[in-house]
Amino acid sequence: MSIKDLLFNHLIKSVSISSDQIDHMIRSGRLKLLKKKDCLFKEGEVAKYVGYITKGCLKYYQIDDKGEEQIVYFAIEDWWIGDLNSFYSGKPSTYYLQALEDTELLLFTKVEFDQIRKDIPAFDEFCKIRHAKATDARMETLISQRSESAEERYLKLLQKIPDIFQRVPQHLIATYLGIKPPSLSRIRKQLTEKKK
Amino acid sequence: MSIKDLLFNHLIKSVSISSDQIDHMIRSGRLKLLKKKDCLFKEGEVAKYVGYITKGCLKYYQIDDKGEEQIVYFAIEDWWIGDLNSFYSGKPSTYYLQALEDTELLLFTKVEFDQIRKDIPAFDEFCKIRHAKATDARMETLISQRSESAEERYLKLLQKIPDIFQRVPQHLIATYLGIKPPSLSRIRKQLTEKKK
DNA sequence: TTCATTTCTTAACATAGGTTAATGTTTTCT
DNA sequence: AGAAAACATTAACCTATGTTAAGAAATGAA
Repeated sequence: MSIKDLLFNHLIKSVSISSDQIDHMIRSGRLKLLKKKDCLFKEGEVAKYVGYITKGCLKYYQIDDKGEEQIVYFAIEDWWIGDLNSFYSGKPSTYYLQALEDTELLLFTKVEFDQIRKDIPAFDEFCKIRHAKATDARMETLISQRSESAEERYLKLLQKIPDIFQRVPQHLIATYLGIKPPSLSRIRKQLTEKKK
Repeated sequence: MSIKDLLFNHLIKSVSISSDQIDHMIRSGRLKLLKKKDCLFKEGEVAKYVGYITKGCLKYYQIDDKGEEQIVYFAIEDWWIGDLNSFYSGKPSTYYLQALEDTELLLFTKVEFDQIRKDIPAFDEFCKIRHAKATDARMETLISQRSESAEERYLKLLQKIPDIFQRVPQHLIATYLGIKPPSLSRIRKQLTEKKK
């Protein structure tokens, strides 16, 4: 599927938007290829771009006070990514956004992005809804972390991104689930034993 | 301090805004008093308003799959509150927003709020930054929940809202910290023993 | 194809926090 | 003021997950 079709199908799910407007968006931004392990931005850098993933997979993470990697989410094709806090405030990010596969992004600067939001009211509406949903997604993850067992969280992730285990090493999945690799191994073992 | 001064001081921290513009905002919305235990909205209702707290304290929470109350945050005077997801999408909220004290709010409907954002570009900018910060705050809470002990999270809360223990029953603070009341009691006991 | 690196599994042991239930304390309501 | 309700503490025991370290398997680079 072309980038245009991908983006059109993505936006039309939530708002009314025309083919011409999609063209305008794509012309306003630029495509960028990230090699596996490349970062779009790192801690200490300003996140100058927001992006729409057309292909690939990334992790959004932070190094916590104890020096441990904390993965907030994995993002795959057809997701938006960026550090909006850094993007809008111009302050350095405290996060890393790193490709886990070769990845293709459609990127926008703040000037470009604000202009598109001004030019296309439906897209401005889309952004408001999307930001609200992003906040909600973080709250759901928080509540899941608090109230569900690691096994429940593991099964939920498998439902949400079934091919994640083919795309991401298991110790990163453990990090995302908020557990250590030996615990994830143990859980997987228990689950295969249950099946029998 | 008057509501106008409170709101002005609040906004001027992040953006350039005039006294007249604050007047315009206050005229566009309305004040509402919530009695202790009243809800601004409940699960299943559309969150028709966003609000700025001029006085009081609320909890933003959800009932999880196990029937347990999950408090995402406490909000006090000089905070903004609402379920932006429900507010912008018009879908029912899955959250409750309940007053823990008699509380005074400055409320705006979506029509009013969008109009203010259109009329006052600086306020539109403020909202973008604030939404990004809200998402960041949820991520911080998530990472704290994953990587810090209950004792560390307890001490952090005390730093952030020192008078929270005078305002909110302890079992709600336990809920917010993601632990059970007996665990919070144990932690407090250990801390007083350490001090000696 | 082989060596080096990264990743995964396993096991034994440690521990933070959960559970339950009893008791004590404070707040609220009439 | 007194009764009822809500809240807080404590103790004994339980369990999920962490920790560490070793070895096995997979991957990738030369």
